[in-house]
Amino acid sequence: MKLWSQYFIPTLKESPADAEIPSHKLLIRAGLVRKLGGGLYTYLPLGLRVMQRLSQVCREELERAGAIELAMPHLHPAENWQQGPRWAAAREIMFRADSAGDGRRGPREPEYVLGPTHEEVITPLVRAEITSYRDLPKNFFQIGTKFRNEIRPRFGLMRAREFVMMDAYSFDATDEGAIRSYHAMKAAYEAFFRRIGVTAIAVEADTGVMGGSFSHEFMVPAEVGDDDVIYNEESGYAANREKATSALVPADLADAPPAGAVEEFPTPGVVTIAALEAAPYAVPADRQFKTLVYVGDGKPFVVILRGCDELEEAKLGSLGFTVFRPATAEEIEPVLGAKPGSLGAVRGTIRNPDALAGVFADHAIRLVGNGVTGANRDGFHLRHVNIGRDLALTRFGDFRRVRPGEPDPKSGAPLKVRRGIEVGHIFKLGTKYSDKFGAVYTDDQKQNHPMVMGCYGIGISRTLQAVIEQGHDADGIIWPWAAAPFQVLVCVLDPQLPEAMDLARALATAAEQAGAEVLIDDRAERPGVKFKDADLIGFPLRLTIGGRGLKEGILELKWRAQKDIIKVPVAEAAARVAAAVKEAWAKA
RNA sequence: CGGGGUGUAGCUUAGCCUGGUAGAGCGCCUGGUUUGGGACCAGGAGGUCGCGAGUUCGAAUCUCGCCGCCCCGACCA
Repeated sequence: MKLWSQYFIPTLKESPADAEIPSHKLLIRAGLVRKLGGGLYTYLPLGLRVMQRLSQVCREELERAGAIELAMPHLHPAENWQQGPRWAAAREIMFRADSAGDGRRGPREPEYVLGPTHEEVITPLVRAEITSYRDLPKNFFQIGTKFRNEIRPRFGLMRAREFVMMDAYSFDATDEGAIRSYHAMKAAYEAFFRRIGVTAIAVEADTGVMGGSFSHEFMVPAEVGDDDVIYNEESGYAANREKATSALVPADLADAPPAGAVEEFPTPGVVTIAALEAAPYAVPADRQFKTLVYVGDGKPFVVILRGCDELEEAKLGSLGFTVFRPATAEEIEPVLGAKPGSLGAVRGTIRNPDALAGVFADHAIRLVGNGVTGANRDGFHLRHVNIGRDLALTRFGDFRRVRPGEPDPKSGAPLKVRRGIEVGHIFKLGTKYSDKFGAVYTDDQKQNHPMVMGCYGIGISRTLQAVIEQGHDADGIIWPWAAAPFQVLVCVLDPQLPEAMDLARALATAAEQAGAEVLIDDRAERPGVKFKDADLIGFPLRLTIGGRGLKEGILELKWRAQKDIIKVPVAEAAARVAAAVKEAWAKA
């Protein structure tokens, strides 16, 4: 048990000016964290206690799933990353750490980086230490600080530059084994979030820079989330916006009978879909081809969508480029022959087709029969364009952004969208890293094979904030039992009375023996201050001992999540408290 | 990095437009009164007005530059 007067809980009446969302304000007001700089936070004692609780529950569930804890350095030789498969893509988010004191200034390449994640460390380790199928599968995890130079840190712990993450890495002999490991981790995640009282749903996700074959994100539904979840409750479909698809292609008009030969017509000054939709052209957006140019690994490529659709940029990841970005007008003109606004991909109109890394078309353009597209000549467009006959396509793919209301790919029911906070992510990686680092094992036929990997992350510090975002009211935080910094607060209104403090200690002991952690508010403050602080911090169970009640032989028991106050005779109090604690653990 | 905001005591802020003594609330310290939902009275400490130039007799206030922080976008646990 701890005495409040001896502890350190700096609460605030007012929200700091730089906090915007409820959970961020409460983190600071309740004395859980303080900001050092952008995206950098000190965990105060109360905040640290919550972090430790979350970490411990996470640890228990992972160990139950067979994972093994270790701890890797936070400082990585840059060499590990340079040898890995994603140096080009990952270096932007990594903090460089160059050795100090040797008199050299600013080496071209960093000597060390601060680890944003640990594939580049664990894979060489496993390569060196595990060589036989007999030693597989293995799944290693750690809980520790990660560093990412986020372009824009946001909302307190929600997106920080330094944060606490659980990261795990599985190594299997076979693809089936890797899928088993993946599902074991998915189940462990579900158990973790359930135990700490957080509603998190698994949604299909894009693999992003990680690479790999499939992936789920664990999302906490919240208005302040960074991500859009596309879902339908009935069918159970749920996917991150970056991954979401819809069953939108009822008819395939790729080879529709041409309405005529391709024909150029002047469109002076028309550089937008909307302008072509307007009079005098009157071409509906869903009959236009939108032609976008990107640069992938240094080479331009073209993406074609319906005029009415938006590109979901993350989906370009499926094309296999390490890095890509929108092309500039200067890069586009020499290759296609026109400025943006008159671009197209009709055969014969592209000035320098050999310079292109490909022409990729979204499936939905199949809905466009005789369409209109740019002529690759400024101020001109083409009509009667047929996909099969006229477009110089490399291949089709899924590149468009799904819109709410479109049919679910599973059931055809309308898709919905809601915001979510990504608190966890699991990837089936395949052999991307084991190939690169040579992590192979020998099977019982003396044959060598690359290990099949998975990687898994839970943002512990972000989860802390998600818990608050999901559990608060106008008065403050409402901690789930298993996540609370202390489960029980004994609020002593008259700490100068020895019998009040004696009773408080006795009840605290009883609660501790039942398995709770207890804080005693022994401060010489007025009752109002104590109650406000208790509600602000949100201890799940509050016992109130006052001089007035003591005379009548009663004290009060109150759950933070409930309105009513339960009066308990002092003689029964210890037993009632112990029972309440046990009941709370049973329900948690 | 692009767009928008903002920076005055530990916290929340007024003052800035229209240049002339830096003000309040909370918190803190002292004394007293109070004591079941952020008490009251009296006294007190606490400020390079983000930093640097410039304009001016005089700059928190006007001008320029820089920096920090917040919000929107791309990125992520």
